Amino acid sequence: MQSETIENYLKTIYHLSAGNSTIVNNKQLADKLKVIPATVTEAVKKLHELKLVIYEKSYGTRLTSSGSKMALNIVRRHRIWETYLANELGFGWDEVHEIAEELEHIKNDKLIKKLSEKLGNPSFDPHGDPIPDEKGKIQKSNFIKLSEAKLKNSYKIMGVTDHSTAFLKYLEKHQLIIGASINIKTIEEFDNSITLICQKKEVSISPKAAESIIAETL
Amino acid sequence: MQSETIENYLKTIYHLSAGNSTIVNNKQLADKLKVIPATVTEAVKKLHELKLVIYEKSYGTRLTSSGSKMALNIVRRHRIWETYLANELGFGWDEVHEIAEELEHIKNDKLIKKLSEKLGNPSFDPHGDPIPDEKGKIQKSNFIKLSEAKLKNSYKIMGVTDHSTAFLKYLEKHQLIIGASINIKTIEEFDNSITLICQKKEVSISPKAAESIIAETL
DNA sequence: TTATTATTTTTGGCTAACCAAAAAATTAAT
DNA sequence: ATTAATTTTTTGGTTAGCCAAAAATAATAA
Repeated sequence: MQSETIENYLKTIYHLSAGNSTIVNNKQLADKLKVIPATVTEAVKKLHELKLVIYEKSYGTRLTSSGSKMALNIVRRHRIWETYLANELGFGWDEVHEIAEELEHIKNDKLIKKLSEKLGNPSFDPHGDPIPDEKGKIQKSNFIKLSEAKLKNSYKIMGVTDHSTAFLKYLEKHQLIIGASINIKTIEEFDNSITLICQKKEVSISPKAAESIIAETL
Repeated sequence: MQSETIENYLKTIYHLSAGNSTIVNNKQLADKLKVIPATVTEAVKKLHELKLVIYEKSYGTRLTSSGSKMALNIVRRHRIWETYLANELGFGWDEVHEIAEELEHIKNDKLIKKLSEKLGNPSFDPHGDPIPDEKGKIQKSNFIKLSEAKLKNSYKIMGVTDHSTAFLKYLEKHQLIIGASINIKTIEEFDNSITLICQKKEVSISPKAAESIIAETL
């Protein structure tokens, strides 16, 4: 098996199993990897041979510890590159994912180390997603996208992932300031729009906006 | 044909034909690409179909103008990355080639543009090799490696490609200072060692040293 | 529990890129 | 101009990664 193929499978399994080695099935993988399930069957068999996953016929697949280690490393490379592209080269956050999908496959530990150092060895990318360290250790954060916020909880607005002027104007208009504390009042059932209290005022924001706001759980 | 395969063939043909569309033969290509000649035969036929090269049976292959354009672009990407790795990330000049071999295949014009800008849009890499611009135009330089120097000619020492302390000490000992003007007195037939006049003193240097010194033709 | 639906696996087939060995063509040497 | 050496091409075969369609299995609903 080609190393890039392996990496793409492991990474996808990792994401689908949400880090906690939940079993993933072939259809999920096929959808994400844009291949048909038959192809996945073949692949996971080979990955099982390589002891990177445990594949049980007609049941599902999960990462072994060495598969997980490898997946974590790919995630690290991906997020370091994304952060680098955004912070050092001035790419928009919407552009970096696609480029990082390619860059993540360049396996040169020293390169990732240098990039990481230049960035100050961050533990989180601008999305708020954690960057695994060299050993694969993930620092768990209390950062979330506002779209994942829970009713009644309090948060502090920490940043945004959309830097368009349109969005920044939107925030200004609604008086959503970075650093402000907020409390979730309602989450609409039918469209997931959120009503929150910010600086004593009640503000309602769209799900799209909530998706672009990073907040810290208080 | 896979784009990476195409790129590797075009780049290799470009280098072997020294930029001036000299005909290259299959064995040369096979050697450089680490495949057997039969594989090259197959490949150049396909590249001919794609109108990227002109392949004449049992005779040889040369780039078409669109093939050449593509090759120049790959060379550009390679050298931009090399320069970036060396100048911005602090890699040694001996390390960058290998990494750039992978990075050069990431096709994202904006990425190369940003890297180039950050470097001040250089026309030459630290080797003294020219970096083609976006349109493929190459600025021809009067920089050479001292190992390519010609008898009786005068040069100015512009830099080195080996930054080891051992080499820098060697230069110091022989009083070869950056910026100094030199004149080539003799080039030994049997071992290519060079005797030159520098600051009125006669200095003899090894071919290995000459390989690491960049000089400007005066 | 049987039928229906969905998922998974098997089977047969394809293409790209490679190699080994044989055959053909070219080039060099006597 | 023949022979010898080299290079090139052809032929047959391999592996990785993919797909389509059929068969097997599992899950869901009636």
